[in-house]
Amino acid sequence: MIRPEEWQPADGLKLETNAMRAAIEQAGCLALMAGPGAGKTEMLAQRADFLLRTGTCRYPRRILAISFKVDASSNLKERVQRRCGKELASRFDSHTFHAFAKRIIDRFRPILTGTDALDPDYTIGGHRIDRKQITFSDMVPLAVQILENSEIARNAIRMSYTDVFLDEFQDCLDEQYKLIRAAFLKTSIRMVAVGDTNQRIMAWAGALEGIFQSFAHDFQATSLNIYSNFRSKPRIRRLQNEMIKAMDPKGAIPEEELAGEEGTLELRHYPDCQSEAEDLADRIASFINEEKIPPSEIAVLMRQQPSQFGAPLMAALTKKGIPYRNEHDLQDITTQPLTRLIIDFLTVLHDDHAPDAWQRLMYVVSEFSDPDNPNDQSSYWQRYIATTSRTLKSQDDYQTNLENSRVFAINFIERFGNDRVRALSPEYENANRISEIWNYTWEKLNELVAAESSIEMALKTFYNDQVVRILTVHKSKGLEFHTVIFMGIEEETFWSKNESGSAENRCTFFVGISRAKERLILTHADYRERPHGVRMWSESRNPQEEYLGYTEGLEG
DNA sequence: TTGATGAAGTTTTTT
DNA sequence: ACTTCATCAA
Repeated sequence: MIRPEEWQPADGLKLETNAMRAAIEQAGCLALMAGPGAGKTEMLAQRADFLLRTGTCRYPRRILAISFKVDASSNLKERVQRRCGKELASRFDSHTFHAFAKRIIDRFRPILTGTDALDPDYTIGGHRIDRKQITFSDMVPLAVQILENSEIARNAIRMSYTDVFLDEFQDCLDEQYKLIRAAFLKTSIRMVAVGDTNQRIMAWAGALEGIFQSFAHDFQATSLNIYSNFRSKPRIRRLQNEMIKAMDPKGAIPEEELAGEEGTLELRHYPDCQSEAEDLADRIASFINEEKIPPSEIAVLMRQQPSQFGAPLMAALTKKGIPYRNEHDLQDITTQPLTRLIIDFLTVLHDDHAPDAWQRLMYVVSEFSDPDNPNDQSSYWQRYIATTSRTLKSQDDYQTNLENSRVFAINFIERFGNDRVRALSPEYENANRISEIWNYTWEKLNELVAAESSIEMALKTFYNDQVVRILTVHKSKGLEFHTVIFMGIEEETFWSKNESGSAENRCTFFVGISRAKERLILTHADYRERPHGVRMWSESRNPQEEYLGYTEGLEG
């Protein structure tokens, strides 16, 4: 334990003045505005280190961090563990809004009465069933209701935490803010909200306007700004800065601070989407093969519908054998413990040299093994796998016919036992969820087997993230890449119905261009294929002229 | 059957 | 801005 005055940022990192100030604030609430690449996650991790290491968050009380997405929430948890170690980080709870709401519902469920009453084994599904099932959109309002009606519930939450972190706060929805208020308003809990109003791209889904001002008012928070950007090279930053001038003039940075010729910025114009696709595929191939950029550091962004707007590019990439992933096709089950168990089991059956899969599999199998049961020791499981593998390989079509493997996987899971499957994750209390994940896993395997030459190859690519990522701008929020190709920036793809829609479009464009670290390529085409044939789009309209007009060094 | 007209959707996360 | 779907009139 050290005194607050003695604290220095963990791992020898330096924080700029306002980030440092935010990290060591002990008195009140903060609203921290920080642009792209300012190191918001790092600041929060350092603050967690400060609070825990100095005892400002006094044992046994904890820190709560609330994010929107699972991966954002686990990234933050991971970063905190890296900065202050697992021991202290065990008092850092990182949840999504939904996970936080579900914990409140599960803990104080009896408080819900009348039409909202729920059975203990309630499930979450596509529609509401009285007492039995709620939907995702019911979760936050039900938690709000519990907190508003029960002092016991409110106090239990408030006693647990000294500090609360709110990430990507500019996209906080109405209901979510109600939950924050119901839980923490008029308490001594220190709240820190972090975000960037220039990246507010969820207003159409109900993200509140002026949320930072409301927060600053409701929680009497001090407002701070961070202006640095450690992500993008100067050429790309100058484009971002030009947009900031239009969106929020006070946030713009003097030009002399953005001098330098590092980074690449290109605007490319094509007659049609076919030549666009061919050229981009060529260039992506050369980034990967000649420049040795890892495929996962290259992203193709578009405003909407990657499976439609990205179709010609994906076809061209396939033709060149460049691995890619359309993030919109994918049900993300790769982190599911049940999925990992199945994939690891099949991997050791098909591949004799898969030490990682073998180790993970043995770990899971032995974790809850019964020491008194001779059929439940690692030696038993090793023999079982060896025998199963031999039997599988004695079948002629085992390399391509997934059905054989499926039969053995079912047998394995039966031996492994339902209880142990259920123990793999809290979600698996719900039997429907288990069969849902089981089905998704086989669906995805089937797809991969169809695309690859063998089951062994399909298993190898199951977790493969060494791929070019194709995604919407919305999905890219919070991510960064060496090379970003922002495809199809024609005015026609940035439709909007009203004035606030165009403001949000500007934010969407800003999020897109601020994902790039080293190279940003913007493309537009005169003709773009749509489902019902080729359509001509006006050549007279200049893409996003408003922002690009100034950029002298643009080619193409 | 065809064309004309108008409304709704497009961008997302979540145990 | 453009697609898709429903509805109605010819």
